[in-house]
Amino acid sequence: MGVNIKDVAFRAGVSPSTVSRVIADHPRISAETKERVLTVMKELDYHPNAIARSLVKKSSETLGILIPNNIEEFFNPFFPEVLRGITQVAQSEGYDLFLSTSLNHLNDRERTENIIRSKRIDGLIILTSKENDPLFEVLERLKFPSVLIGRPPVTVSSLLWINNDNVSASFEATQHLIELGHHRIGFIGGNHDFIVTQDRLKGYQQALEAAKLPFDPRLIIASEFIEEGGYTGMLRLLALSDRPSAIVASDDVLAFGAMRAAGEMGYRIPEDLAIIGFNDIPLAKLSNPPLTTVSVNIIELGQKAAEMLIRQIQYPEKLHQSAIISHELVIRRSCGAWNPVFPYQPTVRDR
Amino acid sequence: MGVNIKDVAFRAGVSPSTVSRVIADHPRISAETKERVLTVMKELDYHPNAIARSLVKKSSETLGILIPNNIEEFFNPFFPEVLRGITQVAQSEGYDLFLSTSLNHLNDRERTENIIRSKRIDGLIILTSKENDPLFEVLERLKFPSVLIGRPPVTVSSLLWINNDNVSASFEATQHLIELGHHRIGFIGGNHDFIVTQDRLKGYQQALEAAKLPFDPRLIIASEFIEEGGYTGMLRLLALSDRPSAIVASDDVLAFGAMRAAGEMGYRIPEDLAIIGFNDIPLAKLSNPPLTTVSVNIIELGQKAAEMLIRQIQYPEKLHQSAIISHELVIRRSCGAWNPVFPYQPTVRDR
DNA sequence: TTGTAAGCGTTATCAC
DNA sequence: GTGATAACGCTTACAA
Repeated sequence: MGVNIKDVAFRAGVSPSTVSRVIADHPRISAETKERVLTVMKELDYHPNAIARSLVKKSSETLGILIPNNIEEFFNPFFPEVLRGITQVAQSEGYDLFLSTSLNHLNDRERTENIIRSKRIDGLIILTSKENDPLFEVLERLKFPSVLIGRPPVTVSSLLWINNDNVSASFEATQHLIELGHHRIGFIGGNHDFIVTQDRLKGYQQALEAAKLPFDPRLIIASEFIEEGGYTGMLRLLALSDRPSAIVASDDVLAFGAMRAAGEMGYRIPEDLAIIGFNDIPLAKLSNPPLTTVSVNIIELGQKAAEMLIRQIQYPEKLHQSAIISHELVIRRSCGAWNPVFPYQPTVRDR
Repeated sequence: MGVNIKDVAFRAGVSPSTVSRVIADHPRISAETKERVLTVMKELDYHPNAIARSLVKKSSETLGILIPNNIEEFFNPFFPEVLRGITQVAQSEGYDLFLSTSLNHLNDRERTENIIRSKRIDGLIILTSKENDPLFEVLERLKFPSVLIGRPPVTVSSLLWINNDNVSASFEATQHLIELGHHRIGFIGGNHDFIVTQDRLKGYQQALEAAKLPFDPRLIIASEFIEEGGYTGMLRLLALSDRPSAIVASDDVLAFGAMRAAGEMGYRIPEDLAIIGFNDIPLAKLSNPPLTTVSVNIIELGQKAAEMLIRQIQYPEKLHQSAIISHELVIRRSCGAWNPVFPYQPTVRDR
């Protein structure tokens, strides 16, 4: 146990630097020494200490992900999917992943600063974008390689991001409902601090405007990004004397909550109530009825984020481009637009 | 940028050791020096270098998870759920998570040895148990803190594990189908190298025996642990001249594949074909029809694994107990036992 | 092509 | 209580 580079060097009759060079596959090293050192490494069952290496190289070949303090937020099915995309790229590019879960006694700003300065990671992927998040100040100040999944607040300029065009996406979703004949449409969104909520609400409003439909603030619900939030939000909307006939939910999980509430209150979907979601998580196609939703291509979001981060780590001096991932309306059954002869031509028709 | 412990020491007019003691909250340190050092740390915006600390302390407060080489295996919904349990406990106990994805050019044995010897993690959680997996030899030899989720092969004695009683679980699942009147029951399992497949197959066989039903090897399908495997497996079973009337699928994802195949071939579930799954992933309650399955309490599995691992890291000399997590039959609609007056009394009745 | 030696940023041991 | 000093295991000038 605990065989180190010196042991190998000694046994092979060379210096530690030579062993180091063999490990690094240094070009100027004689074939025979290389051979000999490799043999000894096998013999002694030597494995390099990555920590020691990181200390001197100041890099760890590891991408960091900050698990939000509110941990359940991380288990919206959106995140496992993003993680999947990140993992695929990380694996193929030779990077490991570090999930920072500890330090949860600190706030997000401090946690970010800590994880960055701890030197355990070479870059950071930020999973959510909140208005006035002090975390952005840290990232801009430290100039640490990072990619935000989502849109940064307008005050933040220098941060690389990968996002969807959520305003358009929500515009299209709302328009879909309008074209199906709805003119009283509710909006169930996450916390308004989330940029994604703001953008999707904006698209909703723009679609109403474009159709010259009135905007009624009583139809707007801001809840938490969990199924329960969609549930109670839906209850409130159904309790209105003039209830909406259709719902834009800014997240599939909220949509499921809304569907559950509607079901329990005796409404049929889509006959009595149309519901459209966002993200197209794997569950969406399997729910009953299958959920019409806007796919944001989650896995691609994760893949691209990892790619951009790795490029940034490898070529820090280059100018890197933020990017928009496309979205598509996925028409299933929860809005009643599944009639094959229905005139509206969906982007994607599924199941 | 890059302020280190020496900078702090200098500015505070003390030695690096003193600063180190302040960081470690060492008892024998005067209140005033402590105060002064803390102030300077804030002033200089000092954050400790975790890598350097790990190097000397030989520990990293990090739990490792080896992402399987076959990465899609990791995205069976079982794993995100396990990860969720692990994350919860890791967070509350102050451990971070390291997902080893790189090194995928190596085999699992080498990857395991590498990650352990790299010193980046204090303990390892193994997500799957395969017969004759050379990984176990490594773990036993290195005596590295680790917990296996699943049952180790009988040849492996010294490894801590957390598991379900899969034989009983499968016995009960099969028995449920038998009690519903089925006597020709197919089994769609994962690769037979997986211990979990072996155990669940065994429970299935025992239930047939107990009911004096014949065992027909043509009714046994071994596929990959992916939806597609369940799909093709089901097609093969349906093509039999004497097709089964019910299916035990050793994984919910396989069950979904089977359901899809059955649906496409024109069979109704549960009227024409009963299907029972395993794990109770979140999707199971939402499928159409909702899937009857055996809950293995995935999150608890992950939580307990993390707890056991952390205990083992903290008290390596103690004797640690492996454990069994309970399971429950969750009766939904895919087996036709949803009639409230049906005599069979399910463990859990859901939706 | 190989070796020597300094240093990465900490903590631990042992003085005082 | 506090400070030197020596590790920890590796990489990398610089020398040879």
